[in-house]
Amino acid sequence: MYNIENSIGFLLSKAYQRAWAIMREEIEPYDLTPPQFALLSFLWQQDGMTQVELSEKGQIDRSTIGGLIDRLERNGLLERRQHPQDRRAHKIYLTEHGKEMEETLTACAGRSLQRITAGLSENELKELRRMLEILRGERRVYEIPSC
Amino acid sequence: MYNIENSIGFLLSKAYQRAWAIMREEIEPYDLTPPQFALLSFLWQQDGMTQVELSEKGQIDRSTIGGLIDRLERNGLLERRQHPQDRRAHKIYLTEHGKEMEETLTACAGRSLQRITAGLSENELKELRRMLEILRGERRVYEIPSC
DNA sequence: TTGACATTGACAGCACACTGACTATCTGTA
DNA sequence: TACAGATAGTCAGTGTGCTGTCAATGTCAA
Repeated sequence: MYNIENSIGFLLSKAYQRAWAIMREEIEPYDLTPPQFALLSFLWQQDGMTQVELSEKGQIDRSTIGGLIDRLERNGLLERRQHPQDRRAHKIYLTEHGKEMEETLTACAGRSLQRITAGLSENELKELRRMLEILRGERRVYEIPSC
Repeated sequence: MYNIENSIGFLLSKAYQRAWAIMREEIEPYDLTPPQFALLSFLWQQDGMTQVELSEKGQIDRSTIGGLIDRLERNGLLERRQHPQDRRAHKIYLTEHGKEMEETLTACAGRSLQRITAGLSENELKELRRMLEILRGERRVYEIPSC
């Protein structure tokens, strides 16, 4: 008989939901959600990407990115600027406030990780990362554009 | 520097998205989504639960269950019946069609599992299940009601 | 130069997950 | 018995993620 409780998809969804909820608790005071945090963290690594570039780097759908940017822009963490060469595109830049939040939010992420993975050893965590990377599958590699 | 790519939450979300998409592909011909399949599979195990019982068994929010049941009812896979003792509650029953689909959909789930975990050995898969159970955290155990 | 095709971002529509509020009903206790 | 508090289910609102469509713009070959 089929047992959904053993299904990898089911377990992934429950583990993901718990991770999401814990992260959400940690960053709630700053009015952010986990996907918003993830988008910010890509910008801390490299500022000024277009929406399509962010979409590829973060493996997030183009239309989802649009909404995330809307909300982060409304909260004053980033801004859309016209692309100097391509009038179709926007470049997304952190505001001063967005840059300042890096340290605080990174600390929140650290606490979340601690709480989520409290039941796993350092080695198990490494193993888990490796296996999740495999499940994640091949992904497009983002190249920093030359322009 | 903080690297989101190593974050367990981020990896979980991407692995989950891929698993969801693959499962979705397999069951698309039957007009179902992965959460709908999960709900059905709980009913194959035990028919006639209330929405709250399904919610606890599946770790799905009460209000989310409502929508899932709406859609499955609309597609003729299950039906709400009045609870004989409790006029607030509904008991959820599979229709004949819902029962008939078990074999077909279980086969889809098998193919999905194959595709999702193609890069992992049997042992790794076991290890992954164990670790995801730990991440999932404590969960309320569902007791079959005596009534 | 023009016309075909691709790309970017906006938008609408759907599923789903959560919160919090609400109604109807049940239950335990005074 | 009456009432306070608990419980079942719904609804509205928000956020996320997908598909599909559209207008504006860019690119390239004829």
